[in-house]
Amino acid sequence: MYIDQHNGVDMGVDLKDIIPGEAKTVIEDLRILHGKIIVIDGYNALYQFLAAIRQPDGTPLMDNSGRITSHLSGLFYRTINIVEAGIKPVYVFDGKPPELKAREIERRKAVKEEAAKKYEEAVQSGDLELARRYAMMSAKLTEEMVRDAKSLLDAMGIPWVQAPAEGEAQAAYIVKKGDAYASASQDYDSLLFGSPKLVRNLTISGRRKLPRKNEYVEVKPELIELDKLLVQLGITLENLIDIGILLGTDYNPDGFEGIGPKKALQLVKAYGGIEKIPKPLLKSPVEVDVVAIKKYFLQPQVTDNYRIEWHTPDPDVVKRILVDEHDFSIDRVSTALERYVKAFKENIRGEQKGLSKWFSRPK
DNA sequence: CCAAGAAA
DNA sequence: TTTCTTGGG
Repeated sequence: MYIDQHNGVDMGVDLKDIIPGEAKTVIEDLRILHGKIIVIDGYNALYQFLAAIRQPDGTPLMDNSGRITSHLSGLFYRTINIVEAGIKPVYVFDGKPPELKAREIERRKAVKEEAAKKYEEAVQSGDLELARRYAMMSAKLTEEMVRDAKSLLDAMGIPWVQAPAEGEAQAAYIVKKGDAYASASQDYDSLLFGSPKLVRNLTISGRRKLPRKNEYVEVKPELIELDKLLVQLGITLENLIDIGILLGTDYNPDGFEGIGPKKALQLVKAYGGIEKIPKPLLKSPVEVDVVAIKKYFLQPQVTDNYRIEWHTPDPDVVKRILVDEHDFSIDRVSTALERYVKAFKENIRGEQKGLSKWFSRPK
């Protein structure tokens, strides 16, 4: 478990430092994924938009009634870009979190409440930069925001799947079944749930501001392949789950004392499994049910009750939601919709009918 | 984060 | 054309 340097919020299991370069491919041009179905972690995406799309003082985008709209702006424009690149997106949304996560949810709630206080203080003292950081940290995704997002996707003709529990688990399941090419999230959790492929940084404009400094770094999308990862490290998926648990997951956020990426890999390889590691080597401030956590990663709650189908976008409904209900600019939305409808016809509807994109239209 | 207009 | 800055809601 770690605190993300960018938005200051917890991000699940941190496998960053144990993923070998051989298992990662930088995606220089998103069109490399042309024609591929990608299952996007909806909560992860919405949360990022909510945290990032803000004014310098931390104020999010809002409609005339004061309702937050940052998540809708991000979802709308990014989905258009993804479809323009020829990718077929499906979103998956979290359901009821598993009982194992209860502690972590409480912890996050406390962190957000603390951040909300500090945000007020920073606003009082006039420290804009600090205010923005705390605003990002205290960002909360409400049920209404998720409902709005789902309605927008419906209007855009983009399918979404309601997971019974963890969205990352459902995404992994869909990819494993072969109903999608890869999962997409900033978190690594779907790998522990067995997703064969994970895309991170699924964006077009790849400039990201560095936390403290006034600098930007180029962030390109990357593909992580589970089989290559396991072969390169010489471990099994169960071993990888063990490593995740040693480092800390949503179900044991603190991990174990004094164990980082290197030691975790070494211990798991030396003993063959987390349950075989001598207890004295695993020091933790709280009791951790390693067996239950491991079992959850191996057999999470998922469902077959989903349909991945794209429907013709309804520009009028999109406008009703964005312009009429949430005060988006009609000009911007119309321009974007024109791009979208065109890209949708070329990249999604065309291929769905089984026609080669080279022969399906004149010129 | 993304779009759009300005600046380079 | 590409890169940077600002505003979006």
